[in-house]
Amino acid sequence: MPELPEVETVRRGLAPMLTGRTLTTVVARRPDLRFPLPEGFARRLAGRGVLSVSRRAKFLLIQLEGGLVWLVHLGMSGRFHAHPDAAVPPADVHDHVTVTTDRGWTLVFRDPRRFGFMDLCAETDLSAHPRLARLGPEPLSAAFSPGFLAARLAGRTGPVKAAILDQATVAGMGNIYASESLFAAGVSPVRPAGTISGRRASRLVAAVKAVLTVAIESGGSTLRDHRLPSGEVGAFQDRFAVYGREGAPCPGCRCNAARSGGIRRLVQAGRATFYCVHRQG
DNA sequence: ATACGCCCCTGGTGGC
DNA sequence: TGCCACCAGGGGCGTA
Repeated sequence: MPELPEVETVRRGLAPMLTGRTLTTVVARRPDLRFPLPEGFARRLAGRGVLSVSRRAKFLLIQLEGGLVWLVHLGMSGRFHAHPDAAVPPADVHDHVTVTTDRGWTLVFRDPRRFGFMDLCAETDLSAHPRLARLGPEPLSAAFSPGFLAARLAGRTGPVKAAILDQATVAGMGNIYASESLFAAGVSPVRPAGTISGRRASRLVAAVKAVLTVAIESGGSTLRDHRLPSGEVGAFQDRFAVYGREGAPCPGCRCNAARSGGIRRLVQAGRATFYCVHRQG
């Protein structure tokens, strides 16, 4: 599910419920998600105040009093549901972690596929955390620039679609927005990554920023699992130009299947890619 | 370093 | 209705 826009949407939902609150009780219903929970997970969280809720790539970072950071990765199917304390439903079999706060909200982490994971890390060690240390720049920051992208891709022979999914290249990029960004930039997903430079790099960087920005404003994309903590769904799935639209006419050049055009699907590095063969030459 | 295939896990969908 | 193959937003790991 969650790529950068979905994680950012979740962050914005969680922040007002958690910031300035104390985590009164923490229950972990199983000792592991994708990886084992850290030693003393629930005990170390319980009783802590929350300073802020931030995001790095697809990670939620919940800063706590005492210099501790709670890292959450939603994997493919992870989500948080917020319930008023007086109306918490019985736990689903896939509700793995429940947190109550000192005022109002109970947050339930649900993740059927269990590709998500959590960890605890000292604030001072955060940048060296094994899952964070090798991430590239945030795509919505100035550090993600045409110059950075071109330098990062130089010499690489694999397809650019796979290269921009690399979290060291575009931190937080995921499979939906990779296809959408390449379409918006008019860049072929099969183009060797090392040939992205100059104006193409500028177009691709601008497209990534624009697509992610609109997706965040739309609340992300809900294909199946993504929900805001309030339970609302995202809306960006209604604005996909190419993702999941195999056979549909290209919204850019209007080419269609009857004229051997239209949106095509291919598989790169095991993931589906959608594109217009005409517009993305 | 890079590239690729396989794997983790559950559930929904569509074909027969 | 039942069964089954296939697919899904992520990413870690082992192998050339």
